[in-house]
Amino acid sequence: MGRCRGNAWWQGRFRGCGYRVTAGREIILDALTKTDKHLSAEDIYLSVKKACPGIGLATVYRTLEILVEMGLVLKFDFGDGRARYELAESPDKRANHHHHLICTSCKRVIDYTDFIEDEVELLRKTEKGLSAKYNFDIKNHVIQFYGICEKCRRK
Amino acid sequence: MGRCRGNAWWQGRFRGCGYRVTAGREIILDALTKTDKHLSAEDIYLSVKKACPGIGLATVYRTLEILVEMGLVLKFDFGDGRARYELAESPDKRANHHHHLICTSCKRVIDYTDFIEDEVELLRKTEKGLSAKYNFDIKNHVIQFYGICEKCRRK
DNA sequence: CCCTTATTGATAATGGTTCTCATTATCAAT
DNA sequence: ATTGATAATGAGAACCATTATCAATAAGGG
Repeated sequence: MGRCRGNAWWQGRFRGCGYRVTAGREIILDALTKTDKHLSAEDIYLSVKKACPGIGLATVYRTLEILVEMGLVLKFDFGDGRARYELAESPDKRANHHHHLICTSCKRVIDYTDFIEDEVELLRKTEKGLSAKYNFDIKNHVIQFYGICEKCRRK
Repeated sequence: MGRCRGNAWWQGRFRGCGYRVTAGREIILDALTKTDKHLSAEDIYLSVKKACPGIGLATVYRTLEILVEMGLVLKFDFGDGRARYELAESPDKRANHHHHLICTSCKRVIDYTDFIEDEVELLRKTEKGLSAKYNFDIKNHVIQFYGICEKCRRK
């Protein structure tokens, strides 16, 4: 995995948190970096298995847990019984801030970035107010709209 | 259950959707009406069992599924492995619109209503825009802030 | 190179949720 | 009030995403 120059920044963060840098962790983070889809743990497992056949599903779960805890990855629930993971914003990958539009009928998810500027502005204010009032250290937020998508509406 | 005069409105909605009104459904909706907590299916099961000992857990799940689908109840995931349910706004119970502040460490949830006016205003606009652009029929939304609560920070 | 210890893979266990099916209850039509 | 079609129920098994276990392995400081 010598080709991963751009990964130095998170390797430092890993070691800074007392975690070791392993091939499995590198390749899992790689898989998340190379997609804009909402992958489940199993999606990631299958994807990673191609380059690293020996990897186990438990390692994927364990790594994801760490990544979420470190704030590198966001974990979502779209209501289909399994968690989904997405790379959070990073030095490598900026301006990907978005929210989700979820069809409760077919579970399809649309990422939208429209109106994000206004939302972000309001959320910043809200976050600040809430942090102060409740003494909460806010790390991130989730906004999701639920409804019925175009296809499902036509039925 | 003759005392439940105020429930006439949802009984009509039930039948309008082709569902039958049963004692179990009444008492489950009752339990949700009488609390402002975030109950899990099992919480509701145990609570309802007191007044209706014969009720089964599966019935609770089935009823909740219907209530969520009808939009009477909202289903949340706070990251502790079980779904939580809350009565949505209703003719009986207005002005309870709120969002959640979730501690990722101890899973404590704080309801907040601060800044709700601004949020609601922005969301209304966003919702409108998204509906038009993606041809989505938006039913509701979720806003959640994740972070570390006061108690957990002190450790 | 060694030693401590975190990490791993395989697999069993867990636990929330859903499914199955025979029985019961609802309610529109009679 | 009675009936009949069928939706709803309770008990428990099944399902399946996620976690825990544990012996073997690998990371990385010394």
